[in-house]
Amino acid sequence: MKQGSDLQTLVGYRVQQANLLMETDARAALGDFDLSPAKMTALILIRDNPGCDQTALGRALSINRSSAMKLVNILADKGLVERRPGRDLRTNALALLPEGARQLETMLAAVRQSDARMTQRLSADELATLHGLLVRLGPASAAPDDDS
Amino acid sequence: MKQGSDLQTLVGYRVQQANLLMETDARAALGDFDLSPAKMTALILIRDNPGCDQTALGRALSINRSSAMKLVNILADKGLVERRPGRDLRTNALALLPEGARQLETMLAAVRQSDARMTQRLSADELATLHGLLVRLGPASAAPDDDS
DNA sequence: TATTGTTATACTCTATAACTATA
DNA sequence: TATAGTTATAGAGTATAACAATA
Repeated sequence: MKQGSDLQTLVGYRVQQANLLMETDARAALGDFDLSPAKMTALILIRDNPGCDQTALGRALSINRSSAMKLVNILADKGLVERRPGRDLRTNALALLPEGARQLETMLAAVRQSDARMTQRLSADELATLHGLLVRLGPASAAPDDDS
Repeated sequence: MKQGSDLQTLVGYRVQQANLLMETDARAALGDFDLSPAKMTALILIRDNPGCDQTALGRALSINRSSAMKLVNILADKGLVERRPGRDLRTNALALLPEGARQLETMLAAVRQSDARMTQRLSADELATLHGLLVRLGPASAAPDDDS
């Protein structure tokens, strides 16, 4: 199956292919946990931002409130995460439970191994270069950190 | 929302974030056409591989026969693509219709513009480097082109 | 036996819209 | 008025399992 120059020259296509490759392997590495890479990301975010609310979690994951709700339901049903009273009577404060912390460590080990395997043909310098280039993708004025 | 080092150090996470950025913009650029970037990719593949069958198309898109079927249905319903008799009585030969070729050209212009905008902070050399690095992602022996 | 297309069905992920409670 | 959570509903995209026709 030929992939003409139209696809090859689109950076977006290249990135998509790379993402498919990486995500498929990470998903397989998480096979035992019945959790997708995105759900593992959610656990990491909750662990590193204890007490955050669902809307903030959704924003960090680029999904909306309603989708974040479903996600938290799944993690809570599995006993990995808990909703606690928040700063408001409106907001929840999300917390990673001990069982969630345990499972997350094991998942992270598996995903790190997958990540290392999929990047093993690149040197540390090359990985740093890749990182630096990926971070610079985006429209002209991507407001690196506008705290005005 | 803090993103601790666990996420930052995973290449897969970086690539996923980059893909989200690129795909979102490409999707917006295609807004007038009611076609996703993936469907545009399918049109390109059919154009560049006239007479290919649905299974081959699916393989190139990393989806299975059944999903490829649905995809071709949508493209055919829009009058962009046609199923013609194939080399077998089992297989279809997919063909891009004139209307599909016309629309594809316009879509490509829009997506190329999006791609250029999202990569404008990288020089031509840097884009070549990025391309070279992304292509080398994958497991050790990714069988570049095993025609044995 | 193996393969292609097809169909029915279901699952995952996400979104929109509307509602409630709170601010 | 605005925001957080919630619920119901819907859509896109994908997969599995089965079947018929053909190879």
